[in-house]
Amino acid sequence: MSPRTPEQFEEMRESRRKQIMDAGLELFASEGYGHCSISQLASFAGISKGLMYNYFDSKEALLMAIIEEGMGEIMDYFDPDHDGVLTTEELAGLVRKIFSSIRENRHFWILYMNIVLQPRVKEFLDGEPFGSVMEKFGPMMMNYFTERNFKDPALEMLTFSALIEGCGILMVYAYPGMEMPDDLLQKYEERVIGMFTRKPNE
Amino acid sequence: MSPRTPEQFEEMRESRRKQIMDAGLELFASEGYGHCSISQLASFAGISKGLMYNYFDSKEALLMAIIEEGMGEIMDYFDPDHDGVLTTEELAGLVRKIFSSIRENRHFWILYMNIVLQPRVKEFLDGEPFGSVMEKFGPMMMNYFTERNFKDPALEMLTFSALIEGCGILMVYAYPGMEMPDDLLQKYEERVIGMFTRKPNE
Amino acid sequence: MSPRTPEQFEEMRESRRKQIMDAGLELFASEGYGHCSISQLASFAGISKGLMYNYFDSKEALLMAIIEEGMGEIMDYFDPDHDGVLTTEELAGLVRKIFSSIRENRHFWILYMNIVLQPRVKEFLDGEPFGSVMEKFGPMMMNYFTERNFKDPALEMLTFSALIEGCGILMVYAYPGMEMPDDLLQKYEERVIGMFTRKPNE
Amino acid sequence: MSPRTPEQFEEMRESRRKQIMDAGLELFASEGYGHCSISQLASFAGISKGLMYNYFDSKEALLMAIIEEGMGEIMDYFDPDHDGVLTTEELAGLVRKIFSSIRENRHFWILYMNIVLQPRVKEFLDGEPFGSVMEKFGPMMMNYFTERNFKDPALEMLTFSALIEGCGILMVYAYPGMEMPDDLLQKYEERVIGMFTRKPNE
DNA sequence: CATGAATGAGAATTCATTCAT
DNA sequence: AATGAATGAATTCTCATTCAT
Repeated sequence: MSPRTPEQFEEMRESRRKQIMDAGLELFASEGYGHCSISQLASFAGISKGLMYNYFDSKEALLMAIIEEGMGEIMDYFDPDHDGVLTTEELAGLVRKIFSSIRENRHFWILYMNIVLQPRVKEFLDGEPFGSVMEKFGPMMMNYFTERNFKDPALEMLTFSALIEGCGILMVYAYPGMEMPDDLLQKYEERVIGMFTRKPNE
Repeated sequence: MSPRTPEQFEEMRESRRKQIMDAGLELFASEGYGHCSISQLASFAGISKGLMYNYFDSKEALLMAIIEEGMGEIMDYFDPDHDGVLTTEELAGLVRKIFSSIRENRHFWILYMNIVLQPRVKEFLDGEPFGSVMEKFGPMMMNYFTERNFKDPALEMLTFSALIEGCGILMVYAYPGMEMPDDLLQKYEERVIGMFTRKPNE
Repeated sequence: MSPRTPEQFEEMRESRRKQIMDAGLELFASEGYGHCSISQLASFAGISKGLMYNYFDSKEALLMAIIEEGMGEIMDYFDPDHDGVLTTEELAGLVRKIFSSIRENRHFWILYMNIVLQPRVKEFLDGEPFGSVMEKFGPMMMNYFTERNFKDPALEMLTFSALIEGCGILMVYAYPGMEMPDDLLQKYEERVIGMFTRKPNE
Repeated sequence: MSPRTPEQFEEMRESRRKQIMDAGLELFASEGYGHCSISQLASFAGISKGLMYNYFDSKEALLMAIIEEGMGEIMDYFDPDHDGVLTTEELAGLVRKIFSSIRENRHFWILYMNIVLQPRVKEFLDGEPFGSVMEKFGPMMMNYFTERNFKDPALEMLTFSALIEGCGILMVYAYPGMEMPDDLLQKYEERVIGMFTRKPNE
């Protein structure tokens, strides 16, 4: 009989995995993925160099796992009830969700903004499951704006997206004089919601 | 052979320098700064590895030079007549300038978006000369919105900045269904200008 | 639970040991000793990594144990009655034994051929008990050929050895068009025996 | 103008390449491929660790290059005039060539015998160009023995091959009392030639 | 006895940078 | 100015071995 049960091992692994991912998130976000060595990561996470490879195939695999976890939560909000139709409430919910996520997981967003454009990561995000979610989201938004008589749905969609992404960037790299206190962010959030919510055909 | 004049030398150096920077811009933007080796860069630029060091102190110095050149042009538009006051026309001009730059120098913007958030580069950009320009720009904008009776100048400034930065990111990393034809971009530009231009105290 | 008797324990240990050695033999032979990790071996043997170290001091010790076991049987045939004299029947028996061993333990011979030449293993094989057996075998063969009026005993011995070793290699690494069906091998065996068996002083 | 011409560079590269391969051959043969690190190799070759990678893609690529070079010479002798027919003189020449190669390039043969059986190397040798040469050789030999009325061509071919390969192994790993002075080897060579050369249909 | 998480020394490999020519 | 061979520190990754349970 093994003195530790398989369940115990599984638990250990899960918590270690989380510990490594948390450390990776914080370190990659603050130092930049490219500037962090596995040595640094290991000592920051309080583990040995080799152990990371017990949990992730490579440094890049760790990064992807971090991104995957961070995106997962958000992705659910892009079509909450999976009916392929976006309601006014769902849009507002999405915006609120994104902003609360930005506020609460600043590290993740820094990391996300830092690396999302890098070739390998983009490829990863364009693949399953994120890519397929985003593919459905475009038409859903177009539909949303069309039904509500917005004059130029494509323009609304671009504006909406830019307001979200742009704020993400500014959270991360606020230029001098451009700090973002919580109440300002709150007002920004409401403004964005206000700009794009109408009842259908209103 | 007639010996070359100092002016000819200077010209040659300048054109070589430009050749290297152009290659660096394209390569860094498409492959990612961290994934490009000097070897790659040299062969892409059609020069020897050693020659790069004749023109730039290091790989990072080359990156900074590329960023500096790309930003320089824009920076001039942040306070065109250097009087510390932003007029309605200047704001519109700034927006147009930024968007035309995005359209025309897509490579630069990819690179810019890719690396602007990385710790070392941010430090660089916060220094001279960009930092000092941006330091003046914040107050100028606050002033601009205040004078024109915008209810919440800080919110306007955030919205304005987000619309610019967000569009930049979307140009570079359009998610599926989010392509950006030129006429759409044109309308977006006009919308942004329309949102923030009023006569003072109007 | 009834406590196990020491004999039962011994039996269990012995069967585990064999299980590990069998797995090692097959895996080392097919993948190459250097390319197999203990992890692979453990999972192939259906045991945990740690358990191997309960039975063998190291990966190399396991290899040596495998070789030792494989050689042991053959070694007995190099001087069956331990009288230091090789009879015609004993030589024929030796050849038959070697060939039947090659046929039956192809894995072992692959492994043997793969590693016998590697410095560390050679050293091991030159030590006890194999080295001392082989040291006696050389003079015994010289004697054998001399007594039977072979013109050049050293040449016979070389030829004999080469025919054995060479066939071993060809069994393992038959080059294209050089396959070895059982009946061919049978004839080869008889030919080798025929070439070197004569009555003494005949 | 480059102060070193491309030809000079090419020369330098060629001689360095040879230097590295020579060092690799000697070291791999004496220590075993698996036991040699690139560090060891570099210091043995008198170069820096990194330089090897300027000439070979990997440690394995170096090994393959060494094998390829060593085999190349011999391969030419397997069908000297490329007419697909083996004459008596050609067979004798092949044997002499192989034995002189064994005598002169003992390092290579040690290495060859050491690694030829390892999965990756076997794969390599089964590929172009060696595999295709060997594929032609089998039928050529069968033909050779058939035309000369050897009773069992396949058996002759096996015997012939075993005598060659077996001697190769014994050269490399002579067991105690089985040393191989040059004159013995000479006689062995003649014996092998004698066993297999007859005029056609004789 | 048995497990597999954890270690860490050491391996292969990369690549910015230098330098002789 | 120009070349590319050469360097070596740093990096990623492997894996035999240990050990708490």
